[in-house]
Formats: sequence, C-alpha cells, structure tokens
Amino acid sequence: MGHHGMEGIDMLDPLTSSSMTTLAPMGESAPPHHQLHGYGAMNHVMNHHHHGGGLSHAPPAHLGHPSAGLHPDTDTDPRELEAFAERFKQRRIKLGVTQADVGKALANLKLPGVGALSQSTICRFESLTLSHNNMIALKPILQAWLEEAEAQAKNKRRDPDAPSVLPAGEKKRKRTSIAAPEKRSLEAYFAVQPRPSGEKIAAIAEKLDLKKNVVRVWFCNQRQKQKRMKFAAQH
DNA sequence: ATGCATGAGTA
DNA sequence: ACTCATGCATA
Repeated sequence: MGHHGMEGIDMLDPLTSSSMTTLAPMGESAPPHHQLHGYGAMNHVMNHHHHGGGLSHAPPAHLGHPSAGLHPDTDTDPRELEAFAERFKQRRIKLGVTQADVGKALANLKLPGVGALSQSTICRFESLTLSHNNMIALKPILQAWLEEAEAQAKNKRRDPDAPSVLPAGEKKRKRTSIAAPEKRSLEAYFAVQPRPSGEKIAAIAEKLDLKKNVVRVWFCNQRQKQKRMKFAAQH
C-alpha cells in the first residue's frame, strides 16, 4: 500500500472526487512533522495522554463530539467500537481515501494533541487489533475526521494541490525474521511461561540461536498481542 | 495486513 | 525490565 506521501494523487478522481483540502494528506500545509528517518529519532506523535497504564482512565471527553464523549458506556462498549470501526472503514473507502491518507490527514484536524498516525495504526483500528483502551482513545479522533471529511466531500470542489516533497532517504531499519521452527518453539515456551525471567530468556535465546533481545521483544509483543481486542476476552 | 522494534512512562 | 501506543519494513 502506501509507499511515501505521494499516493494522494491517485485518490483524486473517485466518483466522489473528494479532494478535501484540509483533510487530505497532500494539503498545502502538510509537512510531515517528522523527517528524522534515522530510526533513532523522535517518532511517536506522543500525545499528551501517555501516562502509564496507557489510557486506562476515562476516555478523553473533550475530544468527543456530540455522539462521542457523552456517556463512557457508549464509547467503552466493545460492540459499539466494533460497529464504529466497520462503519469507519466503509465510509473511508466510500470517500476514496486510503488508510495512510487518513493517518496524515489527522494532523490537519488541528485537534489538541492530535498529530498524524501511520497506515499501520489506522489499519489496526479498523481491524480491531489494538488494545481496548487504544481503540477508545482513537475513536473520537477518527470520528471527528470522518465527519469533517464527509462534510467537505459534500462541497465537492477541486483545487490545485502541491506535490509533496519526498524526504531524502536515510538509514533503513532492517527487520529480523524469525524462522518458523524457532517461532513454534517460542510459542510453546510462551504457552507455559508468558513471562520468562531474564535468565530464562537468555537460555531460550541460546537454544534457538537467536539474540536475547530478539527473544525478549518477541515475548513482549506476544503479550501485547494477547491484549488486543480480537484476542482478548471476546465480548 | 502484520512482524519485529522503539521509546516514553512506570514500577 | 515491563507496559503501552505506535511505526517502519515487509509479506
């Protein structure tokens, strides 16, 4: 899917011809807040909400719109989240916008503490593969964008947009790939002990001939996976 | 769409 | 050293 920040041009012609000026990623003023590609750089659009325990507290009521942040029950209900996620995706596609587009466009919403998000995150929101709390926090933001986008789609209009500048490439991050056999072993270990001690991790790492850090991160990610809506206690 | 990774915040 | 939100890279 998305490669760079350029895929915007191929979404300018859909029937809806929705070229939402401020919501589209290639808007006049959409300088990707981050150009530091040397992956040791500031990545996260660290919003104000990021205290421990994640967003375990009440959802941000100020971001909520009329139908959003009124009663926690409505926003916290897994069924509602699921329904919203589906509607969101459907309407997003109707608008002819990609997941990556939505992510970039969020920055144009100018909501307090809300910057851009990646295609990954939008995708995960739609597929409910985020934690419950994460879903709750993102819902009002995506809902706000959706409403704005649809509103602007109504006043269909064209406008000359400036081609985005592709940032110069820097170091690329390499992704380790754990082979299937090793992965099966890890899963077996995980089934017995989801939280192995440092020593245990080291042992496993040596046994599978993997770097200790790779194994440690694998377990962390595995634990996170269990907490995602799709895996965690089904509603 | 998803695997492996980073980094802030916490304990 | 962990959790949690998030993203680059890649299947």
